[in-house]
Amino acid sequence: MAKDGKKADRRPGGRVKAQKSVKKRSAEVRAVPDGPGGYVADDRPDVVVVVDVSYFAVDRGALVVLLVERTRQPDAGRWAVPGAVLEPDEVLTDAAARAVVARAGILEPFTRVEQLAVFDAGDRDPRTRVVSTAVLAVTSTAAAPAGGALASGRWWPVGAIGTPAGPSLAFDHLDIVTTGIERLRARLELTDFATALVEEPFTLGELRRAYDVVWGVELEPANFRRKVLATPGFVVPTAGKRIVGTGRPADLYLRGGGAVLHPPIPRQR
Amino acid sequence: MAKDGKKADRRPGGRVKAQKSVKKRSAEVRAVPDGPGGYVADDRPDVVVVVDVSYFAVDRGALVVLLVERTRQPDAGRWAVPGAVLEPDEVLTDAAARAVVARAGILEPFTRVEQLAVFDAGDRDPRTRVVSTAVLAVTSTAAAPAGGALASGRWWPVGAIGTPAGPSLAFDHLDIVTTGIERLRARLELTDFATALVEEPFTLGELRRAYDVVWGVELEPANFRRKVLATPGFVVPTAGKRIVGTGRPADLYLRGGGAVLHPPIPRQR
DNA sequence: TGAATAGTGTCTTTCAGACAATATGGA
DNA sequence: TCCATATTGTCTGAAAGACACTATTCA
Repeated sequence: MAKDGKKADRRPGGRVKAQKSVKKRSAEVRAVPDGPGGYVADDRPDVVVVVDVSYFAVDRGALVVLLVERTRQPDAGRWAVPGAVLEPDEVLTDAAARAVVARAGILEPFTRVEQLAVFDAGDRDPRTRVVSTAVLAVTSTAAAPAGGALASGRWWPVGAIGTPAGPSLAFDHLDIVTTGIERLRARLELTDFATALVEEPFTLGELRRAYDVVWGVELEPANFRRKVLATPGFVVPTAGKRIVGTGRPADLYLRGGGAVLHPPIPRQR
Repeated sequence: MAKDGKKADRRPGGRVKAQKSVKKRSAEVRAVPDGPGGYVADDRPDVVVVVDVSYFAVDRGALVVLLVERTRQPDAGRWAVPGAVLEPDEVLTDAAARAVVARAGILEPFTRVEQLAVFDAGDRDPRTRVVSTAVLAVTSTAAAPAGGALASGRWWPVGAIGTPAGPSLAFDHLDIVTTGIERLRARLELTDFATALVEEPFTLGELRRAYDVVWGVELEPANFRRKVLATPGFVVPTAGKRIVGTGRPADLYLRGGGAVLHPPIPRQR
């Protein structure tokens, strides 16, 4: 069903270039941009689309988020999530990856990425109208940013945000980070998102500690194990075992194909 | 979600790239739009932001979606969800309301509206790069579109989509509608979204039938009642009663302030 | 009176949560 | 040996689901 729809909209239509003398049409006509002259360059509203990345990892027992220190006005000295203006020939996830590499110096790709929310307040950037399509991304390795002029990225513990020792966030990026954290917590409840936070192969103890860090709880190991193993497609067992420090060696697993948790892993009641 | 992954694989062809303005800077500089000259008119990528509305109601026992017949190319004769180009001075929900009024002739406001997803495939509109920020909206009254030249809207049963008697959808709007339906189903599970589908005051039978229609199931009246009344903030009791046809008069309720269902109303197992 | 819907009571199954018990490594 | 972690076993309480039963109206 969805396949047909996508196929249907792939047509080799030629774009009609604009030769409008009038700079802008009325809002009413704008609402019906069907004509041959629709969407032409001189007729576009002044809206800029950027992609902002709410990028998380687990590092030494803490949930961390990738922020970039701003060096120019406005909001110089404050910290922002990596962002980039969307190019006409790229999709959101590509722009998100580009933003993380170019602005924060992070070279590793996301383990997982998905849409987060659109931030559309009219005054969120003082320069012009900027609509931000934020994405939620996670990695299994909170790698240090590579060197270079643009490598001003840093992983901040989310617990430090809002404290005197923590970063001061630019624009509405505190909102973006907060929304990302809450979505991340919800995704752990309903999907196998947590597997993207640990390196393969992983033990169920490592996976459980990812839940502990993101949710700020301590899940019961026995019940967690039963729940994960009872969910088809959550993890794939391997033959290996690993000795972390002390204690009995743990079985090693790989990420499953992508599971929907039915019923979910419960959080709070 | 998985949707994003699929979309990321679809690279736009060279057609879009060939339309780039010669005035544009490199992607690397674009990634750091901090300078005083950032976001100026001559430096903006050719990306148009539209708002598309996945707008649902329950009408005579069926879930219906509001579609508009296209009268111009491309995709003339096919049906699309109401959409509008985002104006620089409005937020998404305002543009969504404007689209429904101007394009479909629907005058009643949404009972509830929230963000749905961003559709960002590079070739989703043959004319130019269009990024669609889709919203999910519902109403309690599937009112007939008002007359007028622009009132080409029609409520289609979602069950008719994909059948010979149903509408053929333009662009990737089948994807937008499908995503909206699935999100609506999920929202009924976790929130009090269903109360927005019924007119106040309502009986628990009417509320339950909204679940039945959206989910395509028949919930057990006794268990449903217990569940709803046990969830704080879901519905507010009133003193009134109503006799629908035959049968015992039912208590009337109003919408609660907006509840998060913990635990949710279960769907499928 | 019978049909239809609303509302109450209760039983069974399932599952989360707690916790005891065992397994297996390192210090 | 003790200690720490993994893994298995078992019990309990809460909630979903099924269904019998009562209540109240209209035809």
